[in-house]
Amino acid sequence: MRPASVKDVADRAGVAVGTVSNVLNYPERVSARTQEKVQRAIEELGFVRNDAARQLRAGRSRTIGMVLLDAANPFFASVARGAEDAAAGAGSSVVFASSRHDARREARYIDLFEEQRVQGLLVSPVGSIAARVAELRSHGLVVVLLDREGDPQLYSSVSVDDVHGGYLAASHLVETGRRRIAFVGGGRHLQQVADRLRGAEKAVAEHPGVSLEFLPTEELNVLAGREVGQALVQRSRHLLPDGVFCANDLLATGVLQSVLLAESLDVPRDIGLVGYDDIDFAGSAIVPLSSVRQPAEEIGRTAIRLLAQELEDPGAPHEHVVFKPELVVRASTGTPGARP
Amino acid sequence: MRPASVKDVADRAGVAVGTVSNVLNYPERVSARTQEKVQRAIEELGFVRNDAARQLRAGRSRTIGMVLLDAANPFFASVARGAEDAAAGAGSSVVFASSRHDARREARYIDLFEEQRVQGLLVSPVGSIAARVAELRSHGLVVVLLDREGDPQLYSSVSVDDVHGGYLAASHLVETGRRRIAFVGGGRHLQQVADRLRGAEKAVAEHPGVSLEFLPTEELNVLAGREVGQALVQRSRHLLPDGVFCANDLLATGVLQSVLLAESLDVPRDIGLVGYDDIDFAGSAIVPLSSVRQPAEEIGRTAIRLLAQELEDPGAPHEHVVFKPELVVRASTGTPGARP
DNA sequence: ACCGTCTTTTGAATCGTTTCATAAATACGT
DNA sequence: ACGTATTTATGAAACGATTCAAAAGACGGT
Repeated sequence: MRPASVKDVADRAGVAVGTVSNVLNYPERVSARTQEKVQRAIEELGFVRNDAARQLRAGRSRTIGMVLLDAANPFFASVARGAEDAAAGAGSSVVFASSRHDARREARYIDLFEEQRVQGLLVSPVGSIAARVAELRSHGLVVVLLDREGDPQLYSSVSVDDVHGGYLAASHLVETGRRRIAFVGGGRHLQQVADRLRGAEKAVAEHPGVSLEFLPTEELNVLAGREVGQALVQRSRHLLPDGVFCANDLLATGVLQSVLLAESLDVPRDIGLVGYDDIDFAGSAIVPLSSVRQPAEEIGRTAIRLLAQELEDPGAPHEHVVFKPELVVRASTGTPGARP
Repeated sequence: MRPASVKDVADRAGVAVGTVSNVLNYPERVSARTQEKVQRAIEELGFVRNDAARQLRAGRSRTIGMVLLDAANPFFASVARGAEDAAAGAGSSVVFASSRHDARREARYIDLFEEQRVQGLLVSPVGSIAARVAELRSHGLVVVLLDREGDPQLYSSVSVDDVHGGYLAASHLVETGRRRIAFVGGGRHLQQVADRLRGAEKAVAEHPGVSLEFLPTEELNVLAGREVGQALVQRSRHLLPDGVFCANDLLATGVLQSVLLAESLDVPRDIGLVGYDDIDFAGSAIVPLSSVRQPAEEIGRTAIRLLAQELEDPGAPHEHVVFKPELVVRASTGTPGARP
């Protein structure tokens, strides 16, 4: 049975379709008596507005689309929560999709959201999507990039200084006496990874005698970290890094698990470990993780704010908000100078 | 500038609108020459289909809506991932929204999805939404409930035997010598909480001399666990529980943090701790957490399968899949008999 | 009863896509 | 060259909500 339409409601209430629409959208224009009749008809028929029809007429939807890198990473869950709260305050809804670091999945969801004519799009992009964003913009869609700074001509963005974050992490490892640093993270094509690595390289360059090694992974989750960790612990002692910096806390958690499983090795004694994001679990890891904190919820809230600004005044110049990350020191790196 | 429509494409390509539509939907019906003309026009104009119009015509969208209890809980992220994979295999997209254990937010998102005429709805409900589901069903919307068994007349569901899970957890605590058990979890109005508690009660009842105490929390996250933990450690020793079972791993993680911060207390020596869900972080907690494992991704996949089944054959009887949870023993409960 | 003002209601037109009956074009057999 | 079969292309109608100019109704004043 086809769902009821305004026409059905109008017939049953004995009024015109325009009146039903007015009851729904401008009740103050309709007499109390008529409103009541219409309301009753709506309830009797179980009428639910058809959003597709509304949207078609309005030319635009009331939802905001958000494409996240990885919904399974609590960091992004926090960003999403911040965005959701801010949007709810402004009367919009946010729907999410997770690209899982896969450019094709990302493209699919961006297409989907564009076809849905969402109000705007928040994207934490997998690779370079400058071209795609330019296209979206030329179609009139407002896009805010998350966790990625870029062409100020094209879009607004909210990001965190990843180079600085990488620098903080690696510097800290060096300062706690580490000399052979390893950076664990997905490929260099991921900008977050590339930037954090760049920051680490910079820190290492400032200290002669300190080496930096890059250990790429397929994915950026706990399992991938565990695999890297297993490979590490099988190395002969003189090839083993004494400091490991992971591109996120999931990887760090996995590395930690593997290293501790190797009975002869200890964190922070033999390996100092730093993660990234400072998710809730970092502080309660088997050895509490030092980590680089990003203001996740604030990133989400800010992104919605920038989006709202651009929707209101499409001509306004794009804004780029860059947050500073912050190093949180915990047991996984020991205390400076505490090593022999 | 208004986005290009099929009409615009048709004009530019010098064909009829129906032909453009055919190029998009039934290319085999269109000659190669015409296809080429149309494709060129599409590219030149940057034409993107308007999903609202398609949907309006089709009467139904191509996406599946999913309302989760808490996107920040890695367990639900895994369920979502399973669902997404299964749906992608069937050519549908899944969009998510997080109710965060708030019935009003849940209602808002369900309304939104209903107005969007989604293909179907997956919901892990906050409270009892039997009435709302009945209404949705009567409007012809297919609903599958997650993590909740219920009226077999109304809907299909995928759940895990939470009573059994609670029983497993509490039994294990008792078997490792605990006598004063505390159950930590949000209010009894949350069915998962109520069921797990019921299972625990059953286990305790089988062992005379063992007591069970219920410690409700506002939320079900790490912070809430930390707060309960802080309250616990301030108790005088004879009122302190020696076994704590948490309704999920987030709570358990928080409790663990607080207990370990109290220098005089140790897990598992003074308190045995069991969580629920066995998220990736449970195994790498400061003291690896014993936990009750649920097959998260499989729950998501199964839900999509049931949904697809019902869409295909609306008359088919509703199916209720119930998975069995599984206890994973780790250090946080020590080994049986290892205590004085 | 009539006029002017203000409130309420009406319903055709519109948004962009798909469908489908019909028309046009093309190919094929004799 | 002609008729028939087959392949392509056409364009009006439909989906359901909103808009808005115009009509209808209500009311007070004379």
